Amino acid sequence: MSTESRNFIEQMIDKDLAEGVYDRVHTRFPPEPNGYLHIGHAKSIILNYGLAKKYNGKFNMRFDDTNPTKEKIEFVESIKADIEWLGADWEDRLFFASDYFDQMYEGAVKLIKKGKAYVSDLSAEEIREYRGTLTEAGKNDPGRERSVEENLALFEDMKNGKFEDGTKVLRAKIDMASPNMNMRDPVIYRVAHMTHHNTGDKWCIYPMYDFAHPIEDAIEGITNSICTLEFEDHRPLYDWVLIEIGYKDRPEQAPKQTEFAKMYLNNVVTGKRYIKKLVEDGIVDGWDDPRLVSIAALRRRGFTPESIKMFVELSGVSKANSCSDYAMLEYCIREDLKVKRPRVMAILDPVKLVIDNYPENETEWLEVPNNLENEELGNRSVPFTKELYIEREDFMEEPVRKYFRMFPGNEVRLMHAYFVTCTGCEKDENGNITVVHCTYDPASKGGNSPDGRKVKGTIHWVSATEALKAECRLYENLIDEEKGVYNEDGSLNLNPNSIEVRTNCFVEPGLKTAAGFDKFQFVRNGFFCVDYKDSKEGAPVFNRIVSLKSSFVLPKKED
RNA sequence: AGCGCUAUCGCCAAACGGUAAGGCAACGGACUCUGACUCCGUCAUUUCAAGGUUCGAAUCCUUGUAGCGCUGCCA
Repeated sequence: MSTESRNFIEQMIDKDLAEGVYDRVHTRFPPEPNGYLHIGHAKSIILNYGLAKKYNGKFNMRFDDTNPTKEKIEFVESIKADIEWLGADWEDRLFFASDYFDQMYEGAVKLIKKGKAYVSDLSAEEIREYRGTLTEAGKNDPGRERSVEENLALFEDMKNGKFEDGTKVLRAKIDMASPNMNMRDPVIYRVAHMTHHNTGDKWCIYPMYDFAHPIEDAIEGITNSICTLEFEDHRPLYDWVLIEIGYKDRPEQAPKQTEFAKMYLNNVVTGKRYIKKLVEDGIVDGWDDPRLVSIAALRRRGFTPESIKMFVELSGVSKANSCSDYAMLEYCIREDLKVKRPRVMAILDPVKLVIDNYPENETEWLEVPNNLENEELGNRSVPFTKELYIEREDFMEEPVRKYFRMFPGNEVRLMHAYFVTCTGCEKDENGNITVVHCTYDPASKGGNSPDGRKVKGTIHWVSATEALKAECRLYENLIDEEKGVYNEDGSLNLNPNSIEVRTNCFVEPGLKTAAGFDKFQFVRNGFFCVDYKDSKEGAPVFNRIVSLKSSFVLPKKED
């Protein structure tokens, strides 16, 4: 990655800093606690946190909890855990928008006193009608002409619970004819008699996002309020609120809103409503199903925080709507794990290999290196026996050109074990290969022959008598990027082969106990991963499972 | 339709008026205790289109075209 090139936000900050627009960088990540975090949030977190680090500034964590009808305290903890796992450190700056309700209320009063806000009696439907359309101007709310005194009294009555939900709102007085719908006297406070997870029953009026967010940023001293593209049209309102309340004088001052394009992935369901429906319809296990891209799903699948960070950085930041390839995400996890984690053996499509000249009933525990590229990872013991399992694709009775794995007469290396020479195979009545036979060279123990003899192929294996039998789930991506998740008539339009269960897979027995692993999975292009939930290190890996899109292996219950 | 944003290789993405970076993917070849990894090589005479300005344009202007967003008392 080119280190010189800076994204448009960094360029803007460089310029602002040089011109003295602000003299420090302070960012924030402000999720609403109404769901689980996904790869898109990771982009925002990494962007915001990364900017703070890069400019030696600060990064705040803030829950944007201004709408108690949608938020749940449960999500607060899961979101915090995901962000910590990703490695973004908010230090002691964990905030809640609801902590600022008093200041927001004062801000609203100030607006009323300036004649810049008024109480409306219109119903939600009427407000919609009065707003006009994209091409026609709206018309003024009758409440628009109320006196400051009357508005003040009414707003206080709103606060004191004298009105039912939906009967009164506070609107900013801007311009009902603005071509920007957001400026057509936006509602800034609504009545909602509801218990808030943080403030309890203290309030029965709650500020709207467009009013609350700029105030939150200003209170916390945020310099750069970074959000996604759909808020572009809200920026004039963001600045209006800050200027009218007196937090700044001109739009170009901090806090300053900047928008970037969301993260999308080709062939992956990213829409929250779709995921919700997929979970409800039982198509996926839940919000952490490995075919999804929630932070929890990625973690379960063996992705590391570093790999996600690498992916976000490789993907870049711009204002152009785009869709990254899943292949890039996979590249990042392979890149991160390949020298960092042990490489272990597993057989997903087994065929028995019998070493005819190896003693019966003997088990040799071979010391094998965990990772040839990383000595610090040490060794592990793997049982070697007369009967093994090898991958079905590693044997061909009649080899094609340039095939250099097992075929009659050919010598190959059983990885980290012995040289073996294939002597033939057995087949059932249908012609399917059931057993492959070979002889081994006792002098080649460890995987090298003392006479310097070379072999062209090396294959992985697992003891047929000692291995742990596992169930393997192979996952494909869920959707066809052209067709979408659901058809127009509401019927599902997913890849029907998105999951394949294999019950006849084998893994090294040591994996069962090592580090408490209890689930095994494979990541495309080569890497075998083990899910141990909250790991930041990532899982052991296995290469040369090239043909698998991705998979997930669970040991049989009986084992 | 009104406003706003965007358009550079299959996918991301640099380039900020000086003659199209880089990554992923793909494809050749070398190497290899996994055909992986690594390494070496190939991969946009052209930047949505058409005009214009300029010695010089992906960059500036004009006019189109396409995509995305906006008419919640959601964020």
